[in-house]
Amino acid sequence: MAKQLLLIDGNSIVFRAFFAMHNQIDKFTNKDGLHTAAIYGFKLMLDHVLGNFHPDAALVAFDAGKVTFRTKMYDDYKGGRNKTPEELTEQFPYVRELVKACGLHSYELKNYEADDIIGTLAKQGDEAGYETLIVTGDRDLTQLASDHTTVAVTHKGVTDTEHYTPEHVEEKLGITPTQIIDMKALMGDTSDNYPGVTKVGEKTAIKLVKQFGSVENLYDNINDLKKSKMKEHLIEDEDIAKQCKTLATILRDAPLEIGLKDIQYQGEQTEELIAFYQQMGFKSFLAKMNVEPSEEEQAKPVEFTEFTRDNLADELGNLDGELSFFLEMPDPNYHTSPFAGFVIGDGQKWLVSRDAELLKEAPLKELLESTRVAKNVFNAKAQIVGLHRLGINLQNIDFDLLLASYLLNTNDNSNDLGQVALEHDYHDVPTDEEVYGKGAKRAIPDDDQVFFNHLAQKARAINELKDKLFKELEENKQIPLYTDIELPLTRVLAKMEITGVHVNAQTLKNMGSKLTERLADIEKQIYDEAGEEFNINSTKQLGHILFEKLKLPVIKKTKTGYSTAVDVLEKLADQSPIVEQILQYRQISKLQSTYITGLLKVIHSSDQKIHTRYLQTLTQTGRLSSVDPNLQNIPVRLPEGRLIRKAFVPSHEGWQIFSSDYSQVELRVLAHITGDKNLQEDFKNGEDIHASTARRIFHLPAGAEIDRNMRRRAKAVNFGIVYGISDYGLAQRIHVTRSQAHEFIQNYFKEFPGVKKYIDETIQFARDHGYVETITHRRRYLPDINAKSFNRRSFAERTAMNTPIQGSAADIIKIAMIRMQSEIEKRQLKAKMLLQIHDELVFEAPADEIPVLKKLVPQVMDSAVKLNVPLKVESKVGDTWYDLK
DNA sequence: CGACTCACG
DNA sequence: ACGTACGTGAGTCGT
Repeated sequence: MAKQLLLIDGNSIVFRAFFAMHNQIDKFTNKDGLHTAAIYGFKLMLDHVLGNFHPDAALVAFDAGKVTFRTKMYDDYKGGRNKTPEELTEQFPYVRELVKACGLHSYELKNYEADDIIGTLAKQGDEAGYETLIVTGDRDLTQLASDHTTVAVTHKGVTDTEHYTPEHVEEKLGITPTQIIDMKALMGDTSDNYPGVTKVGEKTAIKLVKQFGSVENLYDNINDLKKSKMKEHLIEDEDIAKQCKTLATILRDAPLEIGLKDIQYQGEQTEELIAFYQQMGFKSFLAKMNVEPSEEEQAKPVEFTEFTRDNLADELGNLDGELSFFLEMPDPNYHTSPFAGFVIGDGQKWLVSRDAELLKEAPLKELLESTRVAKNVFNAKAQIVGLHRLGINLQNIDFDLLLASYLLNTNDNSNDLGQVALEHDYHDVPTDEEVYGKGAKRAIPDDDQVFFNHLAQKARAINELKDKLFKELEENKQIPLYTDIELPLTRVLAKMEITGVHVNAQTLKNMGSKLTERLADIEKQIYDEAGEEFNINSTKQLGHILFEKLKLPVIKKTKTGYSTAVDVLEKLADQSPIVEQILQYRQISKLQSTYITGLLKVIHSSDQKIHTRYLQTLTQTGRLSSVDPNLQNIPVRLPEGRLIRKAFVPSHEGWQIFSSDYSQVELRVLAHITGDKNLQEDFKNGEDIHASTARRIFHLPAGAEIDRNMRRRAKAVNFGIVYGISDYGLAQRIHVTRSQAHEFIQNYFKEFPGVKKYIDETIQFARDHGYVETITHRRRYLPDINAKSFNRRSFAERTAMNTPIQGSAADIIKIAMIRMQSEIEKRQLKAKMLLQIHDELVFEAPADEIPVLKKLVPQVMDSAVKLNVPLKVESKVGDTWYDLK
C-alpha cells in the first residue's frame, strides 16, 4: 500500500474550531482562565482524521505572521480583516504543544503562508508516491486536489468535512482543480481582500474559465468575446486579473528547510498528552484514557453527612439560616421520574440521602413547608412538582438558579445544573453527563461517595451562585421581572401542570379507528396512481415517485432532494390526482400519529389526565413552551383536526371549559411600543385592525367597502411587519409580485411612520448594546447583529424587532396568569386554570362559576399592564374544548 | 442525530 | 449577488 501523508492547515482549522464553538466559548476555559475551545476543537478534528487515515508522515503548517511575499506584492492582501480576538490568539501556543504531544510535526516559514508549505509538501508527496490528505478550513486549498491528493474542507463544525478530489471539483464547479486559481483570479476573494475583475462573480468566472481554460488564454483570445460590459471590464482589469492570479496561486516550490523524511509521524506521546489534558482541564479526553483530571482541575472537595431516620432531627437542628435544596429526579419528566435522592444544607453543612421518603419525616417536611426559612433551588417548578408528589408543599423559594440564569441570558438555556454553573464561571460542580454518563449508559452511581458528593456539589453551587446572579439581575434592572413575574409564575405553572387536563381516551380511540380506515383507503388510491407500493412517509421515496416516475415538474429542492412540502404540492395539484391524495394522507396521518396515538400515550391511567410540562426557561423571547406532550399545538385551523379537541373535557360532571384570548395582542403591543399615532388611533377607535390597515395602505376612501382580498393582504402585511418583513417573503405568502409587495410595505411605512422609526431605532439599539428588551426588561442578546454574513445579520435584525413585540406579549399574559390564579384563590373558586397557549388561557369550572369567569377573566387580562392602547379579550365557553362558543 | 414535514400562536 | 417572516414540539425517515 502506498505511504500516506497528512498535511493540516493549522491556522484555518484553529479558526474554524474557535468559531464553531464560539457560542459556548465560556464553557471552555481551564482553571487559569485560558480559553480552550479552539484547542479542544482541534483535537476533535485530529482524532476524527486519524480515525480514518493512518499517516506515515504528518505535518501541521502554520502561518508565520502577517507579512508574506503576497503582502509585499499587494499591500491590501488580507487587509481589512477584523483583529483576531484575544480569546483565540492565546490558544495558538497550546495548539502547537498539543500537536507535538500527538506526535505530529509543525512548521512555519517566514514570508510564506501555511498554504504554500502544504502545496510544496503535497507536491513532494505526489512525486514520492504518497497518498496525501490535506485538512483545512479554507476552500482555496482545493486547487491542490490531484489524483493522489485529497483535500478535506471542514463543512460544519470541525469534524464534518467535504472531500475534494479532482472528480468532486469537476462535479461541483465543472472545472479542474488548477482552474480554481483562474476562477479566483477573475472573481477575486473578499476574505483575502483582492478584487478580481469588476462585476465578475463566481458564475461568470466559471463560465469564462470553462470557455477559455485559463486567464492567459482568455486574454490572448479576448477578441472572441462579443461586445459587452463584461468584456470592457475584463479589458480594463487585465492587470488586476493577472496579479490576482499570482495571489491566488499556492506555491508548490516554497524554500522549505524540511522535507518528507523530517516529518515522520511519531504516534501519540501518552505521557505528554495526559499532562497536557490535565493542564487544559479536558476531562472527557482524560476519561477516555482512564486518567483522573489533575488535582487543581477537580472540583474543590465538599463534605456531607448521610441522613438516616435516626440522625435526621439532630442534623437538621444544626442547620442555620436559608437552605439550598435539591431533589434528584433522573428523568426529565418530573411528573413521573423516580426519586434518586436529595440534598439539603445551609452552605456549611450538607445532608444527603438516597431515600426521598425521608422528606416526609416531620422535621424535614416542616422545614420545606416553612414560610420563614428561605430556599434556594435549581428549577423550582420541578422541585415543587416532585415534592408535591411526596405530599410536601415547598414554600418560600427565594432563588432559582435555572430561572435567574435564563433571565440573564436566554442563549445559555441548558437544563443541567453543572452546565449552568459553568456558564457563570463556577467550576466546582460537574455536569450530570460527567457523573451519570450518557445515552444507554446513563445511571445513578451505586457508589454512595460518588453520588452524594455530586448532590452536595449541586447544592453548594446553588448556594454559592446566589449573590452573584442576584447582583447581575440588579444590574440589568431585572429584579422585578424575576421577583414579581417569573418566580410567582413558576408556582402557577406548577399548579396547572399538577392539575392536568382531562382527556377522554375513548373519544380519541373512536376517532383513531375511523382515521385508520380512511388512511388505508387513501393509501390504496395512492399506490394505484403510482403504480407501485412505497412508503408515503418517506420524502425520498415520495420524491422519486412524483418527480422521476410521474415526471411532475420540480418546483423546489431541499438540501437533500426534492421538496414535497405543502406549498409545493399545492402548485402541483392540477397535474395529477395523486397530489391531492398525498395531501389528504399527510393530514390524516399527522392527526393519527401525533394527536391520536401521541396523546393516548400520555394520558395518566390514575386520573385520565394529561400533565404537560411548561418550559419556562427555553424560548428566546420569553414565551412558554409545552412538552410531553405539547398542548400548545392541538389542531384548530382545519375542521377535521379540530375534532381532536372534543376529547378535551372537564374533569367533573357539570363543569365546563372556559377560554379567553387576547385579540391581536402583538399588534397592540406594536402600537404601544412604537408610539405610532395612526396605529394607536385605529385601536382606540375599536376598528377591525386589518380592515383599517387595508384602508390606509391601499388608500381607500373612508366608508369604502373593504373586500376580503384586500383585508387578507393587509393582514399578511401586519404579520409581516411584526416578523421583520421582506418584500420577497410577503410576495410568496400572498401570491403577488415582489414589486407589488414592496409597494405595500412602502405604503405601510408611509402610513405608520412611527413603526418605521421604531424598527430603525431598535436595530440601532441592538447594534450599540448587543441586546434588545421587552417592556419588563426581559433581555435577548443578539451576537449576530454586527455579523459580516448577510444572512446572519439580517436574521438578527429581524429578531431584534420581533423579540420586543413577541416577548412583551408574553410578559403581559404571564402577569395576567399570576393575577388570575391569585383571584381564584382569593375568591375560593373551584375553577382551575388548565392551559396557556401564548395569547389564550383555558379554564375548567363548575357551570355556576362560569358567569363569574366571564366577568373576571377578561377584566384581569385586559388590566394586566397599562398600555397606551386598549387590550381586548374575547371569551368562549362549552362542554368540551371543541364546543367553545 | 439531522433533515423534513406539519401542528400551533 | 445574496436569500428570505417570528417563536415553538413531535413524528418519521435514513445515515
